Amino acid sequence: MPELPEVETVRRGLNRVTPGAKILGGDLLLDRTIAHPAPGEFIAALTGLTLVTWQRRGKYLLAELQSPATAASGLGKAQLTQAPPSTSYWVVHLRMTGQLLWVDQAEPLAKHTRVRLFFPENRELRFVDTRTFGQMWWVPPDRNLADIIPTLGKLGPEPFSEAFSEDYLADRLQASRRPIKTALLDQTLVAGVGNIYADEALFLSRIRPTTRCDRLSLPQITALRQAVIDVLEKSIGVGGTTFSDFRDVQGLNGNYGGQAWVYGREGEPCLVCGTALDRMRLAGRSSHFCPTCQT
DNA sequence: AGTCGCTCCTGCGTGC
DNA sequence: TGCACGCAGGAGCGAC
Repeated sequence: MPELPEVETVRRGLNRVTPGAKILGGDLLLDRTIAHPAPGEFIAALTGLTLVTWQRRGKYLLAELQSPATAASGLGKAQLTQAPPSTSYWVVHLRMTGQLLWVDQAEPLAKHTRVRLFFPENRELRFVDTRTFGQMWWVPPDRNLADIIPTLGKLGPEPFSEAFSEDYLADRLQASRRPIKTALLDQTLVAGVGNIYADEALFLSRIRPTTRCDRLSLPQITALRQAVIDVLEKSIGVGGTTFSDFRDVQGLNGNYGGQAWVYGREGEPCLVCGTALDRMRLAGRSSHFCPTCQT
């Protein structure tokens, strides 16, 4: 399931192949995928625009799009020369099962293909999403990203940024009585952590998922912050995990050589102390932990 | 305002 | 063999 490391891996893959590519057209196969504008307007809105670069914010992918140079067209010339540089954004959230694949247009369509965008030389960016939770937006040049995508505007700091400081984390956690596992999944606390890395980071910092945020000690908060950073960084470094069926833009699986410490290992021995790992339901999701190592 | 449970959806594994 | 069921989980939403 795409969390920050998988999304970052997709971003890097896209930036190797799509910059400078002009969108020639497309095909929308599932209207529900388009959150903005109206599904019927989506393909037309993107057609003719050029992909500049891909950015990431939390689990969101943001493609910067550029209109054709004013000199390139005789149409609406007067208007265009007055307009500010018209950068718009194509924003994609993979949710649970979304995949962006850079393929040849002759590639057979996967069953759950939702959106196709066509590029020169028979190339295609294809959005495949089994469970249809994935969404995409087009944000026109004169609109703010946060207005069109409110959740994007409410995201907490990036885990690798200075804003994700010990002071920030301590302040936020001390004001909350939620279980720490629940808080880690809250994208307004820190952007990009999902269920897998939340469990892994809690194991690495030896904290029980059920621990109330306001009862964490400062050393625990320090350890947790570092564990979040470490586990995400390590996974990015190896191109996303193989904990899931994640695929990069070339359709290849991640090559994470190691294994999860706790995620998906209920009943198996803790790799540190040998105790059988436990699993419980928290905030509607499975939480895996070692009853001995995590207190 | 903080917190929680429900819901969206499809495929897969399990048990009867 | 076939079927029902639980589970996977990101995040929007309504409820308390």
